[in-house]
Amino acid sequence: MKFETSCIRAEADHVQILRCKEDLNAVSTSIEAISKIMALAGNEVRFKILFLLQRETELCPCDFADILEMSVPAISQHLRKMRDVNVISTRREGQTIFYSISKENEAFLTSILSNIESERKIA
Amino acid sequence: MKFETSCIRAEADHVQILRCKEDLNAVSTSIEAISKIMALAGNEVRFKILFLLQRETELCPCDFADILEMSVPAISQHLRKMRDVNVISTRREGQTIFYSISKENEAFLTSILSNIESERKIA
DNA sequence: TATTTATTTAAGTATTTGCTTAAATTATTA
DNA sequence: TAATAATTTAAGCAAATACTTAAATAAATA
Repeated sequence: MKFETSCIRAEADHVQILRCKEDLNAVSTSIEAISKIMALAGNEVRFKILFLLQRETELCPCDFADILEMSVPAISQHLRKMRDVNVISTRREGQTIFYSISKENEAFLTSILSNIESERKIA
Repeated sequence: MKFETSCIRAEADHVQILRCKEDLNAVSTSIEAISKIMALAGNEVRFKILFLLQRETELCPCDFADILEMSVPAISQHLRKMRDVNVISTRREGQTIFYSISKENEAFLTSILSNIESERKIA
Protein backbone atom coordinates (compact mmCIF):
# COMPACT_ATOMS: atom_id res chain seq x y z
CA MET A 1 0.00 0.00 0.00
CA LYS A 2 1.06 3.57 -0.58
CA PHE A 3 1.07 6.15 2.20
CA GLU A 4 1.29 9.68 1.13
CA THR A 5 -1.73 11.68 2.11
CA SER A 6 -5.11 10.13 2.72
CA CYS A 7 -7.15 13.25 2.24
CA ILE A 8 -6.64 15.97 -0.24
CA ARG A 9 -8.70 18.53 1.56
CA ALA A 10 -7.46 22.08 1.50
CA GLU A 11 -7.61 22.31 5.29
CA ALA A 12 -5.22 19.42 5.83
CA ASP A 13 -2.45 20.88 7.94
CA HIS A 14 0.72 19.27 6.67
CA VAL A 15 2.86 21.00 9.24
CA GLN A 16 0.67 19.54 11.95
CA ILE A 17 0.88 16.07 10.41
CA LEU A 18 4.66 16.24 10.34
CA ARG A 19 4.87 17.57 13.88
CA CYS A 20 2.65 14.72 15.10
CA LYS A 21 4.86 12.16 13.43
CA GLU A 22 7.92 13.64 15.09
CA ASP A 23 6.18 13.83 18.45
CA LEU A 24 5.27 10.17 18.22
CA ASN A 25 8.77 9.26 17.22
CA ALA A 26 10.19 10.96 20.26
CA VAL A 27 8.13 8.84 22.65
CA SER A 28 7.81 5.62 20.69
CA THR A 29 9.73 3.48 23.16
CA SER A 30 7.72 4.76 26.05
CA ILE A 31 4.42 4.37 24.20
CA GLU A 32 5.26 0.82 23.33
CA ALA A 33 6.13 -0.06 26.90
CA ILE A 34 3.10 1.58 28.46
CA SER A 35 0.58 0.24 25.96
CA LYS A 36 2.00 -3.21 26.65
CA ILE A 37 1.22 -2.81 30.35
CA MET A 38 -2.18 -1.37 29.50
CA ALA A 39 -2.95 -4.36 27.30
CA LEU A 40 -2.16 -6.64 30.22
CA ALA A 41 -4.27 -4.63 32.64
CA GLY A 42 -7.00 -4.43 30.03
CA ASN A 43 -7.97 -8.02 30.64
CA GLU A 44 -10.57 -8.16 33.37
CA VAL A 45 -9.08 -11.20 35.09
CA ARG A 46 -5.62 -9.65 35.18
CA PHE A 47 -7.00 -6.30 36.29
CA LYS A 48 -8.68 -8.05 39.19
CA ILE A 49 -5.42 -9.80 40.02
CA LEU A 50 -3.66 -6.44 40.17
CA PHE A 51 -6.45 -4.96 42.26
CA LEU A 52 -6.18 -7.87 44.70
CA LEU A 53 -2.40 -7.64 44.87
CA GLN A 54 -2.60 -3.98 45.71
CA ARG A 55 -4.98 -4.69 48.59
CA GLU A 56 -3.39 -7.86 49.90
CA THR A 57 0.27 -7.18 49.03
CA GLU A 58 0.88 -10.79 48.02
CA LEU A 59 -1.12 -13.86 47.04
CA CYS A 60 -0.39 -17.26 45.52
CA PRO A 61 -1.86 -18.84 42.36
CA CYS A 62 -4.32 -21.02 44.22
CA ASP A 63 -5.57 -18.02 46.21
CA PHE A 64 -6.43 -16.34 42.92
CA ALA A 65 -8.03 -19.52 41.65
CA ASP A 66 -10.28 -19.63 44.71
CA ILE A 67 -11.11 -15.93 44.73
CA LEU A 68 -11.77 -15.60 41.01
CA GLU A 69 -13.28 -19.07 40.69
CA MET A 70 -11.02 -20.07 37.85
CA SER A 71 -8.74 -23.01 37.16
CA VAL A 72 -5.20 -22.87 38.51
CA PRO A 73 -3.57 -23.23 35.05
CA ALA A 74 -5.66 -20.35 33.69
CA ILE A 75 -4.51 -18.17 36.58
CA SER A 76 -0.93 -19.31 36.22
CA GLN A 77 -0.88 -18.28 32.58
CA HIS A 78 -2.19 -14.81 33.39
CA LEU A 79 0.43 -14.43 36.11
CA ARG A 80 3.15 -15.51 33.74
CA LYS A 81 2.25 -12.84 31.21
CA MET A 82 2.48 -10.13 33.80
CA ARG A 83 5.64 -11.53 35.25
CA ASP A 84 7.28 -11.71 31.84
CA VAL A 85 7.14 -7.94 31.51
CA ASN A 86 7.99 -7.38 35.15
CA VAL A 87 4.60 -6.04 36.20
CA ILE A 88 4.57 -8.52 39.06
CA SER A 89 7.30 -10.42 40.92
CA THR A 90 7.55 -13.69 42.81
CA ARG A 91 8.87 -14.95 46.09
CA ARG A 92 9.07 -18.63 46.93
CA GLU A 93 8.17 -20.06 50.32
CA GLY A 94 8.34 -23.84 50.22
CA GLN A 95 6.14 -24.98 47.40
CA THR A 96 4.07 -21.85 47.52
CA ILE A 97 4.92 -18.98 45.22
CA PHE A 98 3.77 -15.54 46.28
CA TYR A 99 3.14 -12.90 43.69
CA SER A 100 3.27 -9.17 44.29
CA ILE A 101 3.32 -5.97 42.27
CA SER A 102 6.83 -5.08 41.15
CA LYS A 103 8.30 -1.96 42.71
CA GLU A 104 9.19 -0.77 39.24
CA ASN A 105 5.58 -0.40 38.15
CA GLU A 106 3.89 0.15 41.47
CA ALA A 107 3.35 3.88 41.12
CA PHE A 108 1.93 3.59 37.64
CA LEU A 109 -0.44 0.78 38.57
CA THR A 110 -1.51 2.50 41.77
CA SER A 111 -2.47 5.58 39.80
CA ILE A 112 -4.64 3.44 37.55
CA LEU A 113 -6.14 1.36 40.33
CA SER A 114 -6.98 4.51 42.27
CA ASN A 115 -9.72 5.15 39.72
CA ILE A 116 -11.61 2.11 40.94
CA GLU A 117 -14.70 2.60 43.03
CA SER A 118 -14.44 6.26 43.93
CA GLU A 119 -15.67 8.47 41.09
CA ARG A 120 -16.48 5.59 38.84
CA LYS A 121 -19.04 3.92 41.05
CA ILE A 122 -22.01 4.34 38.73
CA ALA A 123 -24.30 1.39 39.32
CA MET B 1 -15.89 -27.56 36.68
CA LYS B 2 -16.05 -27.44 40.46
CA PHE B 3 -14.75 -24.51 42.44
CA GLU B 4 -14.29 -25.05 46.08
CA THR B 5 -10.72 -24.66 47.15
CA SER B 6 -7.82 -25.15 44.82
CA CYS B 7 -5.19 -25.70 47.43
CA ILE B 8 -5.44 -27.67 50.60
CA ARG B 9 -2.48 -26.10 52.27
CA ALA B 10 -2.72 -25.43 55.95
CA GLU B 11 -1.72 -21.79 55.48
CA ALA B 12 -4.61 -21.00 53.14
CA ASP B 13 -6.38 -18.08 54.76
CA HIS B 14 -10.05 -18.67 54.18
CA VAL B 15 -11.06 -15.44 55.82
CA GLN B 16 -8.79 -13.58 53.44
CA ILE B 17 -10.22 -15.45 50.45
CA LEU B 18 -13.73 -14.53 51.45
CA ARG B 19 -12.82 -10.92 52.12
CA CYS B 20 -11.20 -10.67 48.69
CA LYS B 21 -14.31 -12.01 47.03
CA GLU B 22 -16.44 -9.45 48.82
CA ASP B 23 -14.01 -6.65 47.99
CA LEU B 24 -14.17 -7.56 44.34
CA ASN B 25 -17.90 -7.74 44.41
CA ALA B 26 -18.14 -4.25 45.79
CA VAL B 27 -16.24 -2.75 42.86
CA SER B 28 -17.19 -5.11 40.06
CA THR B 29 -19.03 -2.52 37.98
CA SER B 30 -16.17 -0.09 38.24
CA ILE B 31 -13.57 -2.77 37.48
CA GLU B 32 -15.48 -3.85 34.43
CA ALA B 33 -15.76 -0.30 33.11
CA ILE B 34 -12.13 0.61 33.70
CA SER B 35 -10.66 -2.59 32.35
CA LYS B 36 -12.72 -2.03 29.22
CA ILE B 37 -11.09 1.37 28.73
CA MET B 38 -7.71 -0.12 29.51
CA ALA B 39 -8.23 -2.81 26.90
CA LEU B 40 -8.91 -0.11 24.33
CA ALA B 41 -5.87 1.92 25.34
CA GLY B 42 -3.84 -1.28 25.43
CA ASN B 43 -3.73 -1.39 21.67
CA GLU B 44 -0.71 0.53 20.46
CA VAL B 45 -2.51 2.19 17.56
CA ARG B 46 -5.35 3.36 19.79
CA PHE B 47 -2.94 4.49 22.48
CA LYS B 48 -1.16 6.62 19.90
CA ILE B 49 -4.50 8.04 18.78
CA LEU B 50 -5.26 9.06 22.37
CA PHE B 51 -1.79 10.52 22.78
CA LEU B 52 -2.25 12.56 19.61
CA LEU B 53 -5.71 13.73 20.62
CA GLN B 54 -4.39 14.96 23.92
CA ARG B 55 -1.70 17.00 22.21
CA GLU B 56 -3.72 18.25 19.26
CA THR B 57 -7.17 18.46 20.85
CA GLU B 58 -8.91 17.20 17.74
CA LEU B 59 -8.02 15.36 14.53
CA CYS B 60 -9.93 13.66 11.71
CA PRO B 61 -9.64 10.06 10.46
CA CYS B 62 -7.48 10.93 7.51
CA ASP B 63 -5.10 12.89 9.74
CA PHE B 64 -4.58 9.73 11.76
CA ALA B 65 -4.16 7.70 8.61
CA ASP B 66 -1.41 10.04 7.45
CA ILE B 67 0.33 10.30 10.80
CA LEU B 68 0.21 6.60 11.66
CA GLU B 69 0.67 5.47 8.08
CA MET B 70 -2.33 3.21 8.14
CA SER B 71 -5.36 2.77 5.93
CA VAL B 72 -8.37 4.98 6.59
CA PRO B 73 -10.75 2.06 7.23
CA ALA B 74 -8.35 0.58 9.79
CA ILE B 75 -8.25 3.91 11.60
CA SER B 76 -11.98 4.34 11.33
CA GLN B 77 -12.58 1.01 13.00
CA HIS B 78 -10.29 1.89 15.90
CA LEU B 79 -12.05 5.21 16.32
CA ARG B 80 -15.41 3.51 16.33
CA LYS B 81 -14.44 1.20 19.16
CA MET B 82 -13.40 4.07 21.34
CA ARG B 83 -16.40 6.11 20.41
CA ASP B 84 -18.75 3.24 21.22
CA VAL B 85 -17.73 3.38 24.85
CA ASN B 86 -17.56 7.15 24.92
CA VAL B 87 -13.81 7.44 25.26
CA ILE B 88 -13.79 9.86 22.35
CA SER B 89 -16.42 12.12 20.78
CA THR B 90 -17.08 13.58 17.36
CA ARG B 91 -17.92 16.91 15.82
CA ARG B 92 -18.85 17.31 12.19
CA GLU B 93 -17.64 20.13 9.98
CA GLY B 94 -18.80 19.64 6.43
CA GLN B 95 -17.66 16.19 5.39
CA THR B 96 -14.87 16.16 7.90
CA ILE B 97 -15.44 14.53 11.27
CA PHE B 98 -13.24 15.70 14.11
CA TYR B 99 -12.52 13.37 16.99
CA SER B 100 -11.57 14.46 20.48
CA ILE B 101 -11.23 12.93 23.94
CA SER B 102 -14.55 12.88 25.76
CA LYS B 103 -14.80 15.16 28.77
CA GLU B 104 -16.09 12.22 30.77
CA ASN B 105 -12.85 10.28 30.51
CA GLU B 106 -10.39 13.09 30.05
CA ALA B 107 -9.00 13.07 33.59
CA PHE B 108 -8.51 9.34 33.65
CA LEU B 109 -6.79 9.27 30.27
CA THR B 110 -4.64 12.27 31.10
CA SER B 111 -3.38 10.52 34.21
CA ILE B 112 -2.36 7.54 32.11
CA LEU B 113 -0.89 9.56 29.27
CA SER B 114 1.13 11.60 31.73
CA ASN B 115 3.33 8.55 32.22
CA ILE B 116 4.57 8.84 28.68
CA GLU B 117 8.05 10.14 28.08
CA SER B 118 8.92 11.58 31.48
CA GLU B 119 10.04 8.82 33.84
CA ARG B 120 9.58 6.09 31.29
CA LYS B 121 12.01 7.42 28.73
CA ILE B 122 14.47 4.55 28.83
CA ALA B 123 15.96 4.25 25.36
C1' DT C 1 -27.81 16.80 -10.77
C1' DA C 2 -23.44 14.23 -11.45
C1' DT C 3 -18.92 13.90 -9.51
C1' DT C 4 -15.65 14.13 -6.08
C1' DT C 5 -14.30 13.71 -1.28
C1' DA C 6 -14.35 12.07 3.68
C1' DT C 7 -15.92 8.65 6.20
C1' DT C 8 -18.12 4.39 7.55
C1' DT C 9 -19.61 -0.28 7.05
C1' DA C 10 -19.24 -5.03 5.64
C1' DA C 11 -17.17 -9.36 4.44
C1' DG C 12 -13.14 -12.14 4.54
C1' DT C 13 -8.94 -13.75 6.75
C1' DA C 14 -4.66 -14.44 9.45
C1' DT C 15 -3.16 -13.79 14.07
C1' DT C 16 -3.73 -13.51 18.89
C1' DT C 17 -5.98 -14.58 23.09
C1' DG C 18 -7.74 -17.24 26.90
C1' DC C 19 -9.39 -21.05 28.20
C1' DT C 20 -9.29 -26.51 28.62
C1' DT C 21 -7.09 -30.98 29.84
C1' DA C 22 -3.00 -33.61 30.47
C1' DA C 23 1.68 -33.93 31.62
C1' DA C 24 5.92 -32.13 33.73
C1' DT C 25 8.47 -29.62 37.63
C1' DT C 26 9.65 -28.75 42.15
C1' DA C 27 9.31 -29.08 47.01
C1' DT C 28 7.40 -31.24 51.21
C1' DT C 29 6.38 -34.96 54.07
C1' DA C 30 5.15 -39.71 55.43
C1' DT D 1 12.54 -42.76 48.88
C1' DA D 2 7.65 -42.84 47.55
C1' DA D 3 3.60 -40.16 47.69
C1' DT D 4 1.44 -35.81 47.87
C1' DA D 5 0.95 -30.96 46.94
C1' DA D 6 1.65 -26.32 44.49
C1' DT D 7 2.77 -24.70 40.41
C1' DT D 8 4.06 -24.48 35.61
C1' DT D 9 4.16 -25.92 30.90
C1' DA D 10 2.30 -27.74 26.67
C1' DA D 11 -1.02 -28.89 23.16
C1' DG D 12 -5.46 -28.02 21.33
C1' DC D 13 -9.32 -25.22 20.25
C1' DA D 14 -13.07 -21.62 20.11
C1' DA D 15 -13.60 -16.81 20.22
C1' DA D 16 -11.89 -12.24 19.64
C1' DT D 17 -8.89 -8.94 17.21
C1' DA D 18 -7.02 -6.12 13.58
C1' DC D 19 -6.19 -5.77 9.35
C1' DT D 20 -7.53 -6.06 4.08
C1' DT D 21 -10.47 -4.79 -0.04
C1' DA D 22 -14.86 -3.50 -1.78
C1' DA D 23 -19.10 -1.24 -1.30
C1' DA D 24 -22.17 2.15 0.95
C1' DT D 25 -23.17 6.90 3.07
C1' DA D 26 -23.12 11.64 3.30
C1' DA D 27 -21.65 16.23 2.17
C1' DA D 28 -19.44 19.65 -1.09
C1' DT D 29 -18.87 21.37 -5.51
C1' DA D 30 -18.70 21.74 -10.62
